Amino acid sequence: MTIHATIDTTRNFRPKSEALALLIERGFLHQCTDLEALDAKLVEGRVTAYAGFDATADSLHVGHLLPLMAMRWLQKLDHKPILLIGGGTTRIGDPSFRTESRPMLDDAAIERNLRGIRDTVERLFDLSEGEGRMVNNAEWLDEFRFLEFLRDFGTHFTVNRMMTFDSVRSRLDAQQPLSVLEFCYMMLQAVDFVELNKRFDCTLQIGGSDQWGNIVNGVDLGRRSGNQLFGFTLPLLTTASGAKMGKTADGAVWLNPSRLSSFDFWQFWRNTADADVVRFLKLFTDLPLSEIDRLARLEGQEVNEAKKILATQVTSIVHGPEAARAAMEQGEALFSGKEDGTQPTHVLSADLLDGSLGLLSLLVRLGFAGSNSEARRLVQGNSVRVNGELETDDRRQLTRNDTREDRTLSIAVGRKRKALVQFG
RNA sequence: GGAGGAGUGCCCGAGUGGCUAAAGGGGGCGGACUGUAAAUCCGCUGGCUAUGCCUACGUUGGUUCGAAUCCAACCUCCUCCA
Repeated sequence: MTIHATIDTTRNFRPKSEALALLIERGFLHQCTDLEALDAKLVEGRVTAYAGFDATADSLHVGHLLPLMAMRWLQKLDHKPILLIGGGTTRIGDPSFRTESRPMLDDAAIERNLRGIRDTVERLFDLSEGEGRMVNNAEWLDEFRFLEFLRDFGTHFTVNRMMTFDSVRSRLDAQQPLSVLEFCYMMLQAVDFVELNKRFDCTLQIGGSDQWGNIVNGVDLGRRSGNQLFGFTLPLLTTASGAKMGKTADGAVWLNPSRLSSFDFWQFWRNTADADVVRFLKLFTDLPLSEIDRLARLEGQEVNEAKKILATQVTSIVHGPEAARAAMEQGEALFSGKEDGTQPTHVLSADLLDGSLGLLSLLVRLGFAGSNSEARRLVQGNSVRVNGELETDDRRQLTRNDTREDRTLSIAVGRKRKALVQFG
């Protein structure tokens, strides 16, 4: 039995529901299992929707922001979001489009990760009773007993069909091993959907484009038990230069401030390529489309205004308005030409200046270089400035004489990485 | 189960006894140009208490004055046959 998927038919589709209209307009919709029926359902009344997230790290990252924003809009339009954290499924690992198995995590690690994720989610959503919720699928997955599970759900899945999914095929075609454990992941995700439907009347699942197969499975399983479920996927986000979005030199762009500072988070968005600005404004901010249209008309240097607004808006949503403003001011100060930031970005013990503090080790300590050798190369490459002065001596030692009256010292590597160091 | 092939730095990939910290490309970083963009050009890209030392070519041993390169065993992957 196949599902009638409407893929990319959004172009000629005129949605009647406010929610779908908005999501399509802002670029959230990629594929949907049944656009018209979903539209009708959204017009009818409040719909409960969910998006699932693995608990593989103690913070979500920019890649997760897309489903989060989609859910956020739904909540704003009076629908109900459920953030499903895969505490149970994380112990298996989704094989979708991966060439290798994921590492499995133990319960303690998963528990820790859940707490970190909650920190972010709470800022983005109203999770109060009746408005939205965050649930862990371990709640039900842990309860199943094997034979019971096979009896209740195993009969609804055929290996024949499971084999046809791209996520499985790709692994098999590549002659990579696919364990039974991973193979069954899609069953679990389908069960999640049905379970959420049973418990909370959830009828819509949102996921990344790589989740299409898993989502369809859930919708199918729902139908077998007599419920019409819906799902849609989000576009795969790549930057204008073709790279997968969300990576910087230092790795993933985390949403949790403890993993990535508000300053760096703001800078990430500030550095968006021109070609991506409008798309990102639509997807990652709450700004009305009329305002985005205005920003889209900016040309040349003025585009920078749009980028600042983008950065501040996103940071405000994810880290809060105060953090966003501080990050912006800090960025403005650091890049306005004046080397001094408005506030110290690093505080170090004054004792360090008693002995000899090598410039190289300071660069490492500030995170501007991964090793002394790398720091040395930066100095030799004429990219390091101390208090605004180009420093070319890689054996340079810093002393109290190098600090200003307020016992600060500014260090810059290249044009973008700057720090104000306070010794106190 | 049998025959053959492959495992090299962040990634891809050259290298069959000293000139190899290892060609080339990608990525990344830095510089010039700019607008904290894009494009282009140039430089750098294992570590260290540094004219030297240490670590590194799947793993462990061995041959040799000297090994990524030769030998043995093991591990992993691929191709063909059964």
